[in-house]
Amino acid sequence: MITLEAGVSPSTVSRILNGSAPVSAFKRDAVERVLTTRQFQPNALARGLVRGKTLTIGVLTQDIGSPFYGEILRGIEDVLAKTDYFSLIVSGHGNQKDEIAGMALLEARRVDGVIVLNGRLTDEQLLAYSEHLPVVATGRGCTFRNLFSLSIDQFHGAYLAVQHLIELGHTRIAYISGPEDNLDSTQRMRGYQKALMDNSLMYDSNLVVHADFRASGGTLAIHQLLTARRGFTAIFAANDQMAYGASLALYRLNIRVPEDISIVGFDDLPSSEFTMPPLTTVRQPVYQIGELAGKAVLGLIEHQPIQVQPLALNLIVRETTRRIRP
Amino acid sequence: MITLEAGVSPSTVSRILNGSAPVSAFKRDAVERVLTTRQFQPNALARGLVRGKTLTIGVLTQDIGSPFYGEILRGIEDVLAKTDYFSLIVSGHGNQKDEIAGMALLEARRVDGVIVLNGRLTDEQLLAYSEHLPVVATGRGCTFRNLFSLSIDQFHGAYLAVQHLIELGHTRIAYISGPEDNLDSTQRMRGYQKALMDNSLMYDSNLVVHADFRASGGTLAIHQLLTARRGFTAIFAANDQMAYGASLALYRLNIRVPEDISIVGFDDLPSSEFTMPPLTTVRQPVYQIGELAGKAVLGLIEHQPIQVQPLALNLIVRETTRRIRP
DNA sequence: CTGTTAGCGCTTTCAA
DNA sequence: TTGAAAGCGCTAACAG
Repeated sequence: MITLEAGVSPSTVSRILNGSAPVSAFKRDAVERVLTTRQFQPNALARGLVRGKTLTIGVLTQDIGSPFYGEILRGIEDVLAKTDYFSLIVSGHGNQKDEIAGMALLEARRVDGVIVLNGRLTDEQLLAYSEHLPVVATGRGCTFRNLFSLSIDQFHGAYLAVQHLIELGHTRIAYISGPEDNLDSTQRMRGYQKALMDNSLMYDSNLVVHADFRASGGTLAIHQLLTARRGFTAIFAANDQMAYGASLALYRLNIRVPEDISIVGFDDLPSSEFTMPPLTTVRQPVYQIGELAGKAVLGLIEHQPIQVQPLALNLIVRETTRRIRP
Repeated sequence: MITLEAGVSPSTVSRILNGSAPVSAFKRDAVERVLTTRQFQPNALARGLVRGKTLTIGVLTQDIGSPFYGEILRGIEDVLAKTDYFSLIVSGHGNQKDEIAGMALLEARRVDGVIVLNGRLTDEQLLAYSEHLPVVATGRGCTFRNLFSLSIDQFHGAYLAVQHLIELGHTRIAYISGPEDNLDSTQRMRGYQKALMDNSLMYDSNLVVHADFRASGGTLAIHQLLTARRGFTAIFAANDQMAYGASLALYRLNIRVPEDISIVGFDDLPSSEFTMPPLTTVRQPVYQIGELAGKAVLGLIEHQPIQVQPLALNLIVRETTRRIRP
């Protein structure tokens, strides 16, 4: 159509579109005129088919509306925006079945690489995918050839949080954990235990409650903890959202934070700066994780070495923790 | 490859893949065996190219990490998940340039339809897109042939919020607005003004501050409002996030909510149930908007009538508003 | 510098 | 019930 109207061959149009070979100014002008008047958009499907490359990076996230994954996606997007690549996001909904379906969808669309954000696929499954597709995964440590993993020391983050509470004089510290099969959550649990141990404090399993990483789970957890009637003066929540829910439950019971009970969260969601009082928490460099993951797939795709910048967790002390009353 | 290994023609494989024509049990078995062992994923690009249909719905959102748009996306996703369609999300970042680029990308990928979530494209631009592509848009009222708009009466929502404050005895009510060029925000402004008027209260432009829909904007707004030294006992914020920021600013200044000042937000983000105290706000049926938008594109694509279910805004009274002290 | 040709992986006639 | 052939829109190799 374009070719007819401009009186040139398809290859000439292609050459102009891609700048792949010199074209005379005359023909170029003619073609470009038609191109703009017709608002021509080259068919990405046809391109992908012939080039064997779609300039698309698949992203398997867990929850499309989550503030946590949202920030990672933003990091990925910003990195890709500087290139010709583009991200195709599918959600695994935190269950393996959907994750496998999502991966199938990405493969069917012939993405050039995949970023897998945490999730429940096994390392072996990931390795299998990486046989024919560059894969970058967060939250694990199984780098291998075409599979790049980037993990952050969750253990250490938890250790920092609990150490902080202990330094404030707390000795009875409850832990609101995530799902039992969640890797991040169990690593944080170990950090919690280690910090207690290093300070010669007893680990008491009655002070540990498993919840679901959501605010409502935090609320529930408080009720469980309270009915168990084990005294505690501080709470370490495995993520900020559960800390929110826990705070609300305490507020309802007229227990004040931080006067009566201190709380530390994990993640440092953007909103944690604006809770009341602002939440003391462990900051995950979420956006940077996204950026790094983005750069890593590109590196894998283009067979370039991947710059491994260390990602660290930091304790952000705000106003939900305070020295225990004498 | 599959064809060779199973000793059949490509058309036979295609027929099995699509169930488009009967195939003998014998060949079917042979092919299916190869299909599974090879973990064959039909190339979606090639399919799309030949069929002229990609089973993909483009979604132009504004902000990939936002809790508000995230909920809409979830609604869309859930509707599409029941069909063969799949959503391709691009972000417009709240500026027209990126939105146009995003639309171009979606067109290049030959999506079968587009959902445009608010944004800054003009109605005319949308209409132009709809010439060759089914378009569903939220937050406007310009339905026309291949363009379906769904809007919610923001005016009414604001009216409810302000009426509520007035009923509690407030007469000096500040409004923290969104950007001046934002349609939702200006409609809410009109609802605010109307409610004042209907109750014979003066509209005072000094009580109106424009911010950016983000928490930090709410914080800033409070400072502006306070330095202007116009007394007020209640605040209506054009969205929840600004209400969060405003609350924090007040807390810092030792002004208590709701004892000293009442606050009403807008949107009812999932987290608003867990703020402290829980936020009184106007609930937008965000998830339903997503669902409806999803159903609407499918309707447009398949030339089926679109079920228009009315979407209403509700005032959710929680704990940031109370009767003014005598 | 430019046009012709072949082919990416699939579906869809058309014959058989 | 099946295969051969054409073609979706593009790019890349090859001639010229």
